Amino acid sequence: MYANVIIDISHEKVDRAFQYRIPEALSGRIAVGVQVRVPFGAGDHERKGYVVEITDRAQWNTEQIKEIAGVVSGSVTGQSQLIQLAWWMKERYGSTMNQALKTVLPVKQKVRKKENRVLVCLLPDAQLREAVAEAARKKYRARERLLRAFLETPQIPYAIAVRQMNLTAATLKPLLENKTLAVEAHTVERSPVEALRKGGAEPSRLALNARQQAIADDFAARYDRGDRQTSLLYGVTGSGKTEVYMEMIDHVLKKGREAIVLIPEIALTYQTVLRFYKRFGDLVSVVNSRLSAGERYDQFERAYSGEVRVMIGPRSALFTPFSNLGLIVIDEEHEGAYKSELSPRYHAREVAEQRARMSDAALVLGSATPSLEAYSRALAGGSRLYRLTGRAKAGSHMAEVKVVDLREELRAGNKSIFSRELKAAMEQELADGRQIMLFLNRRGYSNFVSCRSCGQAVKCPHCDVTLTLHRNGRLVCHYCGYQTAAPKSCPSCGSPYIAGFGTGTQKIESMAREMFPSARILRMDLDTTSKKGGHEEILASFAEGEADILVGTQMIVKGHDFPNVTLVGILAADLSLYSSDFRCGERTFQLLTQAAGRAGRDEAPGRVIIQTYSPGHYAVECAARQDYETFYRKEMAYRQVLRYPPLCALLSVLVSSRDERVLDEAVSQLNRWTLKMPEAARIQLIGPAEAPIYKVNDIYRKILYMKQENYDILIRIKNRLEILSGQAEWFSHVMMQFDFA
DNA sequence: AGCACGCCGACT
DNA sequence: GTCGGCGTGCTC
Repeated sequence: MYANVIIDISHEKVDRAFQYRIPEALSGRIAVGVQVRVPFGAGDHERKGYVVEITDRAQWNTEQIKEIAGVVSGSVTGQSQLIQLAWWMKERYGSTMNQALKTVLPVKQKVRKKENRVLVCLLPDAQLREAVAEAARKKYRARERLLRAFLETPQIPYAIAVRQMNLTAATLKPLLENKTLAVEAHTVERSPVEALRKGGAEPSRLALNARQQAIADDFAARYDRGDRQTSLLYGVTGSGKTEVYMEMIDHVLKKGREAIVLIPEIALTYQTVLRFYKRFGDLVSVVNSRLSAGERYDQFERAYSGEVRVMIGPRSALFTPFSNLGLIVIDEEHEGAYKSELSPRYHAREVAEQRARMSDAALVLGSATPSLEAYSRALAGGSRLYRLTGRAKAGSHMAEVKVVDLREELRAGNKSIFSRELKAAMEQELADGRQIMLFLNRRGYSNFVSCRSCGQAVKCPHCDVTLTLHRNGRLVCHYCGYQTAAPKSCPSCGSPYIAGFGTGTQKIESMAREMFPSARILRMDLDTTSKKGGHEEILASFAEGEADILVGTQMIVKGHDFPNVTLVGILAADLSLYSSDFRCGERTFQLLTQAAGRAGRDEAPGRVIIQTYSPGHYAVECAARQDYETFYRKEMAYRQVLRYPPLCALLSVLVSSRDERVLDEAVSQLNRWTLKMPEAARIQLIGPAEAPIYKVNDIYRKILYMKQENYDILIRIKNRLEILSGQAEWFSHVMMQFDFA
């Protein structure tokens, strides 16, 4: 018997199967998906590889076929379906097979026997609360603070909370010595769910309202008659989508099948997961990026063995090796985090669809602000649309949203970052002892130039995207390469008040300090959260009321609820509105809608103030009115006119080389090749343009864009370009990366 | 990607 | 006369 093996080297030249003989001694342990050690190359150096096929046919001179040296211990066997999925991803997204396999097959890492840190509390609530409060008063700051935040939430078994805090027995030692807290520390392997059971909580089911039940019933009926059309669950924040998912999952589990629930990383809070634990008990497992590769592997192994039947996690959870997968749920389907930034640059929505097809599983997408892709498809009948309009929780009301025109502020002589209205509102909330969130939806490094009088951002004359201000003072279009010198006055109204827009959270923080010297201010952005645990620490401290104002980027919008926050200020809605990306309107709408949903979660009425230079922009207007439908119509019209997704497929080809000359030659060669293809007349070829960051690590990068209604045509072009460039010798100095938008 | 084979300059 | 530069080519 022979095994076809993909060697663990990510390079096109060796990205194909090599055949090896299966030695008698290993015959029982070799299966598709197994990781093996094989001698490779002239030196017969041992390398790892994946078995992708087993055959009795030698496809090579038998004299030259070497033997498999061994099996990498503990590699998951029998994952032919995931290998197929990897193959599909390689074809679809243009990566090497090895990269695709690495994404799909988790490899067992050294399993360090790590203390699981489960602590079971034996004291009544009030005493524990007091004990932890005592600890917080002393020196054990961050973790206790967070633990207290958990304790404020009724019904959370403390064992779970403590585990989440990653508290060790040592951390709680003073409490133990104090005898204010009795805990039982386990160092044995124990899942949080076991702890949940020890904590005395039984799996329970929340009653659904009529609308939720109707959706779940319809889904179940469709499922039972084999209807596997994708479902889109469109429901506003707080409308109870999770309960519906759980009902659907329950149905599928009862059929003897398994379920995967995808959640964007930022939304993967313990509360969310706990709801699933409470419903399904120890059938549930969670993977997240904080798990080490070894831990993740363990979770997958438990799934493979059938011990776990519901897997929750970010996009990588999609590759849970279930053998009888019946349902995939993608929550917050519109989130950008579902698109991988690494090769293969897959979109979880698409891969989920493919995996569901392969397993005859159902796919359910859920969002309060569905992506245009998902919604347009539902409207066209390509998927089943379920609406959940009302809030599930009685008495909770939407915040009052106010849009402030910053151009008028300037006219009134206010050049500060805070409008008069926002400033007044802040003063009032601070006086009332309430909390404030200031949100700056700054994105990436790209800078644009806008007019402070008329609000117009300087746009490319050919592409209807905002030009990006480069360090050399020139404005560049990242879509077509158009360049111009930065103007001294506004091209639309002639005002001299035109400037690059680069306000950061730091600046906001210092200005807020200046304006409200006595307010306690916290800042949360990439700089302050980069150190481990920084994220949780800041949120916990804010939840604790240790600050009055929280200044931050997108990351403060998602995640925890802060009942004491009654004012949310969005400082410059334009910052994400005019980035050079055709999806910026959509992203702005989603962000503003979400930010607006932050204020007034409790009985106190919430206020949202959106500051903008473009109060008339439909993304801002619609978000203020919480009007998705209108936004959808207008945004679709824009995409229609400019032939952007979802009305057109868009393929970008990033070409890079250390040698600028070679790069130019490569890019024009790709252009020529494409134009010679029979499909050339049917595609729109844009560029080449310099990449948003032209030079990275001394490597120059250029981009080509191709638009075409039909995805498959672009994939065909991509495949042919891969072949052609693989044949040309000099192309080995050029790197190419394909990305479908 | 590695690693071997291979054909030209400065060293004991 | 030999050590070593990294150019080219192969890996079941």
